[in-house]
Amino acid sequence: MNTNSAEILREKGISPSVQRVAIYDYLMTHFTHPTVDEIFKDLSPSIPTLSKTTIYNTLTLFLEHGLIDSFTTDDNTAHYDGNVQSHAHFQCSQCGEIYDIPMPKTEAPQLEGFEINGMKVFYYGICEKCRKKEI
Amino acid sequence: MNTNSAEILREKGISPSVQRVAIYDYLMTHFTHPTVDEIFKDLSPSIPTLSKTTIYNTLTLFLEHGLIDSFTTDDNTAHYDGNVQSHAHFQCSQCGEIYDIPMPKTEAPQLEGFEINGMKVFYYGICEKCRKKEI
DNA sequence: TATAAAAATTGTAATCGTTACAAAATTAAA
DNA sequence: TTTAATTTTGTAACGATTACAATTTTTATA
Repeated sequence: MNTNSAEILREKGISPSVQRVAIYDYLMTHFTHPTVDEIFKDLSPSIPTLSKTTIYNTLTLFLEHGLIDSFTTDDNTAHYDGNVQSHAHFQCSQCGEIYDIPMPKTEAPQLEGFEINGMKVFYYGICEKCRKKEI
Repeated sequence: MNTNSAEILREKGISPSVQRVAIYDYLMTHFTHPTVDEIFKDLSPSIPTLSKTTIYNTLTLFLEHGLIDSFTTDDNTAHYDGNVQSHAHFQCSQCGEIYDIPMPKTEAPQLEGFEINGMKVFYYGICEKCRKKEI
């Protein structure tokens, strides 16, 4: 458990409960774009009373404070990402794994009168592992 | 009803049933990124027996044949897009409306050993309409 | 420290989009 | 025309998420 996580939450005005710190810690050490289910499975052993509702509440709270990012894949599940630095994602169509990749440079879109606050870039294809299996 | 839609389906080896033609027609005349629910609501009056299962089946079939595209938004609903030309999307965080915008030019990502087959780009922000309301 | 108020967590039930599945209807083939 | 194959349909099941009220925990105040 990282003692620093509590401090970061406190700075954002979020009181650092055991659950919140655990979830924040988890996302700061598992850059695997976990789902709520995965977080629940991994944290349940150490916090037996943990409920999924708390995880949902907490993640929404973190999102509102910009502490984390999220995205939804085509199988209708939300994934959470402790890495809030600009980056893109690659999802393998075969194994489903999601990789972090550098955000490509793009010119700003010309949208007269629109205010742009964010951008999500997703690549699809076959990852190296799966391509090697194919041979 | 566009008589040409049936022909396009036939070319892809898809037998052009009333339902399929109607759904394909719908997507070729409504570039509003509709959900299954919206398609259902709009087509039900003219095809009273239409079921949502058929819409799901049909859209999956069209996707497999590359006739349409789809994407999932953060509210966990799939949107379908009859425009298969390369383009990006902008979603207004206020009203939720999804706009088509030109795909920005990007350099190909350097992913040694990966095969890239597609790319989805999503911008977020406030659309012109909503910005004018804010004043 | 005791007590009251506020905040956070929990479990259950409800919701919503989607999928599974088997029966019925339609279409194509023999 | 009869049979087989395809398509559609309705219902039920499923899985992720949200609503909500009851507990529990924390914080503030006396």
